[in-house]
Amino acid sequence: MARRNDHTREEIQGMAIDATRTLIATEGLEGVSARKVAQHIGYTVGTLYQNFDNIHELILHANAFSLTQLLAALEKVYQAEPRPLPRIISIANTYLDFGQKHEKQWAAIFRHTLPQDFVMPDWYQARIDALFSLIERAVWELAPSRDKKQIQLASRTLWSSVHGICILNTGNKLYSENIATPQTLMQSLVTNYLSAWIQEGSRA
Amino acid sequence: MARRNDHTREEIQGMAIDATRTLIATEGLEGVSARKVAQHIGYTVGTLYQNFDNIHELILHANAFSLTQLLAALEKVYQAEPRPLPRIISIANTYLDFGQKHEKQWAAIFRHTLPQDFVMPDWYQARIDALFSLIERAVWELAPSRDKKQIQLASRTLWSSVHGICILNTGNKLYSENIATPQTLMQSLVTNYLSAWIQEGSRA
DNA sequence: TTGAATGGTAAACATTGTTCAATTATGCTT
DNA sequence: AAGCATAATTGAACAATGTTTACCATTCAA
Repeated sequence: MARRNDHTREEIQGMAIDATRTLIATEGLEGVSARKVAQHIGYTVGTLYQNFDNIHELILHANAFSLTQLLAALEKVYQAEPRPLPRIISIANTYLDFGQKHEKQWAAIFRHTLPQDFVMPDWYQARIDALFSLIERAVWELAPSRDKKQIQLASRTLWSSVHGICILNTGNKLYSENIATPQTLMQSLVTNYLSAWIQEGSRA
Repeated sequence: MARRNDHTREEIQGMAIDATRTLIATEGLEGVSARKVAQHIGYTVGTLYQNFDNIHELILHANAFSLTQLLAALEKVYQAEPRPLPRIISIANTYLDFGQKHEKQWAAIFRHTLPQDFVMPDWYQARIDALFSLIERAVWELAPSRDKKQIQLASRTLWSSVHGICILNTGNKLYSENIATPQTLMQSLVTNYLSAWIQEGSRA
């Protein structure tokens, strides 16, 4: 049995988050339970509940970790590709790849529903914001003359759509006879949407 | 207590599905439990489990009902609007509306995850297929000269994107300062994507 | 060394899905 | 009409979930 001061509060929290991440990666979100996490780190549920208010907080931390990884991957391709349009396409494909390669983690992020009263913590919302802000930057690079409102509208539209393709791709195989790969859909979406959007701008 | 032959098997099943629907509509997916449904229809859990293999089947039936309602609404605007492009826009907006007006039901459909081993029943998959087929028809009307592969690609891309906007709209308020309404995003997506897609076709 | 504060545990509660032996009502047969 | 087989219904039980809390044990300060 673990004894007092074997680990600091912070260490226990870190271990618990790690354990949650492994559980998600191996068994999926449904495989996460307070007792399993506790057992994983050599403590009891009680101890877990002294470090986290509830299980949602724990899952949120694990998901935030995944979001950080995703964000890092996106930032990387942002840096690697200077040309505005190919850059956006790369980012979209990386987003898609991440969902495919880390299917369980992806599902955990977007299928996890928190209870009514639960308020999403700032540090979590911050990752989501960072994500959208990255896209906004990339779209701005593509059309720096457009005003902020238009950039925001286009990036939110585009990213909701990209996200939609990723969602329908993972889990439910909506592409029954794999006539078209999700990459093809992604290509079609980004190039078509953006080319028309740019034309719309040059017309004004 | 309910006695034998008060209701036929079919009646009990119908009542149970109705009860599930009400529970979803009022308390959301998380508000559904076998015992609650049973109590609602004046029977016991045991009886429920003689009419349904498990709770997922029950939820699936309730969701199928919602999908049928959605499909009916979409078919209606399909009939009402003969012009191909406005028709697609109408359908997309109706899709969005449905998600907004029946938020709980919508969430129940798209957030409900069934266990690994569970195979999606045919009668359920059929509704999804009907949905995609409706869009394919509408896209075909817009560009009847394009070949089947291209129609399929475009409709799946478009509808995944439409779906993405709906998803990010419900629940998590990703449009923090409501700078743009989801309707605006929808408009931007459909018109831009389709106008470029049509141009791409006329070039070939 | 003693006592207060805190780390940790184990047991308990309520609520889930699910199963099943026992009971009870029904309809058929004699 | 009586009895019996069949099928419907119950209610209790199981395991697993999240969450709380009374209690025990360890550490550190006085």
